[in-house]
Amino acid sequence: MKMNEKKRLKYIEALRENKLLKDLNEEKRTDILENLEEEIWPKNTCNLSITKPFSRFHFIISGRIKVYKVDPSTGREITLFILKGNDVFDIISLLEELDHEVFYETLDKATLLSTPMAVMRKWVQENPEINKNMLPYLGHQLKFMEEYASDVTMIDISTRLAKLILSNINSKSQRLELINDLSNEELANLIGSTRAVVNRHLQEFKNDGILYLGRQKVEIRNLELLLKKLNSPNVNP
Amino acid sequence: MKMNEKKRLKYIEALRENKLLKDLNEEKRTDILENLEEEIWPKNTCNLSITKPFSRFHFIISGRIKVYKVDPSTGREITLFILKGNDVFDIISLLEELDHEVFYETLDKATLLSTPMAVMRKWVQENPEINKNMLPYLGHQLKFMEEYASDVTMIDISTRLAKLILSNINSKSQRLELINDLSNEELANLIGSTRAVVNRHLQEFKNDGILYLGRQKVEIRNLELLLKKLNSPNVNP
DNA sequence: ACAGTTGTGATACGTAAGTAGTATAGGATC
DNA sequence: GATCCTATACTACTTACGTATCACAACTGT
Repeated sequence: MKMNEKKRLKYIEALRENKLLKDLNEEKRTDILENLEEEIWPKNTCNLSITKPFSRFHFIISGRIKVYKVDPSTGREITLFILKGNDVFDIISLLEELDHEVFYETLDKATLLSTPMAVMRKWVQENPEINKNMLPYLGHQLKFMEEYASDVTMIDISTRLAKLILSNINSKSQRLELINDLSNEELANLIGSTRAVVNRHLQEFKNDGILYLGRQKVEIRNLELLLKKLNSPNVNP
Repeated sequence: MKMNEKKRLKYIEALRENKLLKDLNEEKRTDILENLEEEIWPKNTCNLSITKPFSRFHFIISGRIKVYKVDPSTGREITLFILKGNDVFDIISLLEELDHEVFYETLDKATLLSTPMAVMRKWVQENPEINKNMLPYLGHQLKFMEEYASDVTMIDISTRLAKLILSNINSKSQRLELINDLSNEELANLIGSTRAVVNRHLQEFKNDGILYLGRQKVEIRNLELLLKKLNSPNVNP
């Protein structure tokens, strides 16, 4: 990759924390960076060409990218993951020749480094450290999806919404992060529901004094009451 | 493991096809077998002691084992996977110290070979082939769960039931397998629903001439009509 | 043959969630 | 500040699903 020294340093530093590359030695990582190409994706775009959607492997430097599926008949979307800095995609396409029928779309302007799948496969073969890091990475995703599936089948939307919010609170700042500036629509996609229904429950939370709602803004007003929503699903007069 | 020669041969042969061990050389596999312990689990039992549920890693030789979650408040179950011969569990417990809060229960009498987690971890470290096989294994599970989650949120139960049946047809024999002898209850758990609702749709399929229903038996009568259920979800007079 | 258990078939009912439609408010652009 | 656009707020309607319940059939074990 041709770039100025400042950028190079920035990316080297970023890759040092990357979930797959973190255990490589500095030299290997620098080698790898040489063969990565910078990609800047604007906000709210899907930048994977339809013809060869997964021909490149991506390392996320900054910005959020949602991974989602669409039901072609209804147009409904379900967001599987929100990827952010230090994440990568797509591991499944990396593993199998099978295509992974999911979509990717930026929630922010995003910076990525990418390389052809074949090159990434070679790196994985040559560097067992990468392989080793993939397992816990996939394991976490699997566990997350297992809980996702069981939540969707077993618990109501009010509770799922409360869970979603609670699981995105930064333990230090006690404030909502990652999903605090999403539209009702995006929040709905995250818990497998629809905009109108999520809004219904958000209003309920607001009236209970649990949340402050703004335009693409959610803030927590009363954490204790929010926690109670987890235990008593349907106790709303 | 102490056993007679006949059993040893049987297990060696089984492990040769195991999804994690298949790429090892014969000698390594024999070494491993020496340190495996035979476990026979009766039908419909959960044989993991509550105190140390995931302290051992298991290779399945024969029999089906369902992996499921339970909602403690309602008692509802959701079956995540049905594991069978050549499968293993639990990879997630193997990877992380975190516990994987799922349950395991046999659907048949099952034969397993097991070893302490720590031993399995050592084998994985020593044999990169095992590590390499874990990735596609986890990848498949992840993909399966992604589709599971999106199906549950987007499509109705009639269609999900049709999908479940269709995806378990043996392409050679054209007959239903793996799930053909399950109760309505177990079928419901597989698509995230309840016995009564699944029965309602099974009856509908039966009346349409699509299925033959017996006690813990489902057979396909008309494959074409079943396929139509995928496309036209709600066209039932 | 008996009792006991488990699985199925079928009805009736309540409800959370999806859908549609409209009105209002907040930001952006010019 | 006028216009446009998007996000939110709120109401009204529909329905598939879940729950409860009962009757009966099929299998199990003694």
